Amino acid sequence: MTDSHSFFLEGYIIDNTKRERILQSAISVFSEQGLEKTKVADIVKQAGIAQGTFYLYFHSKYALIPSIAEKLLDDILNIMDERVAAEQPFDKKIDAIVDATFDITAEYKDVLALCYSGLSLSGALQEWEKIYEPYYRWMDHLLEDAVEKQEIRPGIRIRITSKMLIGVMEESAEQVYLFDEQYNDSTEYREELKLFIVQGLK
Amino acid sequence: MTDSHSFFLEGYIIDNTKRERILQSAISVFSEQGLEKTKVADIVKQAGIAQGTFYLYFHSKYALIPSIAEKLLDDILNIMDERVAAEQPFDKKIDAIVDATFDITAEYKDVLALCYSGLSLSGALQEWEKIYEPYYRWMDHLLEDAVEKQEIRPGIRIRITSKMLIGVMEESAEQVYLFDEQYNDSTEYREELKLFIVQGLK
Amino acid sequence: MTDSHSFFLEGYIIDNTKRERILQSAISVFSEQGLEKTKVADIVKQAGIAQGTFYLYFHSKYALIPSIAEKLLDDILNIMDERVAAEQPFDKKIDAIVDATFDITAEYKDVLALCYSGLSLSGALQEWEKIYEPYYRWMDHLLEDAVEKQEIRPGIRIRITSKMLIGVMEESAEQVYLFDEQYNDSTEYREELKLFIVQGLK
Amino acid sequence: MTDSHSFFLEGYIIDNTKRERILQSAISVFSEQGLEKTKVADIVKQAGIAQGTFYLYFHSKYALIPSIAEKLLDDILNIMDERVAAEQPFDKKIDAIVDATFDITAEYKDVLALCYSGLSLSGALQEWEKIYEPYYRWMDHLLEDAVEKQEIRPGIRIRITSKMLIGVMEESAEQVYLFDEQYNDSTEYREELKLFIVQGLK
DNA sequence: TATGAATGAGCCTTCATTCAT
DNA sequence: CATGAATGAAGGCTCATTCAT
Repeated sequence: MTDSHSFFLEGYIIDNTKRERILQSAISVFSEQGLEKTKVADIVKQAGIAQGTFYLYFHSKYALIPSIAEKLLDDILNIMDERVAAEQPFDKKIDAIVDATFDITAEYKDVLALCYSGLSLSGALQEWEKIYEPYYRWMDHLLEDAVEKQEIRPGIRIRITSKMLIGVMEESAEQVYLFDEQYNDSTEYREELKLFIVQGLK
Repeated sequence: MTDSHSFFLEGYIIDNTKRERILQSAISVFSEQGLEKTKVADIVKQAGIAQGTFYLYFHSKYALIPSIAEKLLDDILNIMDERVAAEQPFDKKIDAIVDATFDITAEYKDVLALCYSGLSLSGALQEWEKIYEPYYRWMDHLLEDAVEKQEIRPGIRIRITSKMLIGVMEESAEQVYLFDEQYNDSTEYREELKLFIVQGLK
Repeated sequence: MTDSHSFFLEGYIIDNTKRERILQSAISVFSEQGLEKTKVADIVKQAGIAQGTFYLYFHSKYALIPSIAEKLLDDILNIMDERVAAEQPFDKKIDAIVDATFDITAEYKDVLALCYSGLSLSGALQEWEKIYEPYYRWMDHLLEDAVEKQEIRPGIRIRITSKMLIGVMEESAEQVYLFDEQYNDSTEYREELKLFIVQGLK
Repeated sequence: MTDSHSFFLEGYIIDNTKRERILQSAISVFSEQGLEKTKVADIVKQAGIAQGTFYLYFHSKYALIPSIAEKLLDDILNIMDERVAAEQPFDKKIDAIVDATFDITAEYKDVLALCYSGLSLSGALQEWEKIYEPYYRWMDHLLEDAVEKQEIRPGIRIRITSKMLIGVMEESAEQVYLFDEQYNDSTEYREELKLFIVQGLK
């Protein structure tokens, strides 16, 4: 017994699957019902676990938000890396980034919204900045590269511009997918935005 | 009872003072405590009225939001009109608008935040668009005028650009005043943004 | 309407009946089920009020205890005053007090027990002393009077003895009514105690 | 598995150490936090064992109390035996017993309190009497001896008096160490009590 | 219109206990 | 014997809304 036990102890792993299941379930339920209206009971039901088990992994309902936000940002960065080839000229890159942002926003709009409101509810807006940091850095590199290649104006303040770009793009995509009732003009919006950005950085 | 009631009906005047007091109180309490944490009890206490009286003027806690939003937008438009002289060249106007946006955001940041989250909670994001309509229109005029005077590029899609501009400006100001812990770089942020916009519309 | 309203307003009284009903109900339910096992739901059900109403009068379940304790002590003092005539010789007074203590303990044993454990749970044992103060004072007077009449030894420390007397009497009565399974020897216990006290103070 | 088990069975020894560790831990945690607020989790953490292991030794949280009470009484009796020499005159013995009671109460006050409330919660107050039985008997002997030596009055009811004495002493000590905020008058209290007892038994 | 006491549904969290390993 | 993750029942408290006066 001791032997076989210690055998299992060697391979003993804290059940990350369960944590993942909770997270997935939370994203789905939050997206449907919103943050406040969601009961922990709903999350655990969908996750197929007991009420109490939830609190082994997250100490409260709101403690889910940062984890969800990190997951989200991870996805964003992966998609960006996939879609934006390093050898393209700057304006092609902007095209790709804007399109990616719109597509991501369309798909993740509920999660995005819940991250915003979730973090503002918990009062931890700086938390959000910390989570976004890798994305800012990614954009920094892209801009630095463009400055080097003289594709955009030289004196530009990198970090501020990174934030500004990410801001406009997300704002615009939200305009289209969250606020407007009709989605039809997404193409025009994208075009106008791409032009505006490329022009604005010259 | 009916008599005295009808008596008052003769001189019936909607008690704007009381409605106004509720609104003011709501803004102040919401700003401090956030939307969800604010109890109707808090609002009425500060307004100096009874719990039940609240429901004579607003049918629910969330019904306050649109009214608050309208009030906010009204203030914004007034400030813009004050600060942006019609005879200036376009880039001076942008300077003024950007500065105004930052200043307004600094002052109204809590109210802005609560309007966003409030309207998203009530699911009525289109409501928000309706309220912003006058602001969009105001910006439309400004852009049309600039196109006419050949201060910006001709083919520009007016409404999309209006939304985009308002979006970047508010986004950026929120970056500075809500997300960043240090406010010191507001000037640099403003400069970079002004340049970006003027350039982006050329 | 206004008239009739102001008429009622004149006679407007905060519903002390309801507070009393809650207290009565709490005593009865606590006595049956004990402090911890009692649900607020039980109390309000027996009181015939809504769950929320409870919290208009007491801010938590445990906030009931001091009020109950005060009520109890009030009863004790009234009974003592009733039963102990001022003109009796000291040993007759002790007889009366001992008997009263035993009778009261028999009747109120559950309430007594809940007050002890309730106040110790809330950590406010000094609170209990404050509530008992009038009883101590009552006993002080009795002893001072006896000293004056040379019925007990002169150098006695009044307050300490008051506490000691009340202590033994309550302890003994609890022995009989709470700890022992058979109540038959109550008489013998009383006799022994009376003798012990009278002798002890000589 | 079975093999290794039977292997251990050969040298099978009930792990008194672990049971003891649980008991020690329980006493310490109960004393700090009280009975209800103490979680089994707290006990096992301090005992350095797993949650489930607890239930191998005690079938519930409350099952700890009698064991703790027994331990306590054992200590009390040992101290009494140590301090009270058989050859002393009765009043010297009372002096020693009163002092011992006060000292024990000062040291064990939390444990005492938890035994009282613990046994009353479990409804098993008679249990407490059973545990106290050896103490009562010890006192019986002392009184019988004193009667024989004509140090106290002859007709005294032994058992009742034993209970009464133990009661007053513990009550008084608790008064001083649990209820009063200032401990300074312990000496006076002790003196008064000694006199009262010696006198009361004459 | 105004009041504010009363309502009661609703939900988060705790924690004693179990059981598969 | 030992483990500790998992369970899920249970309950205190909140607060938006109502309604009798």
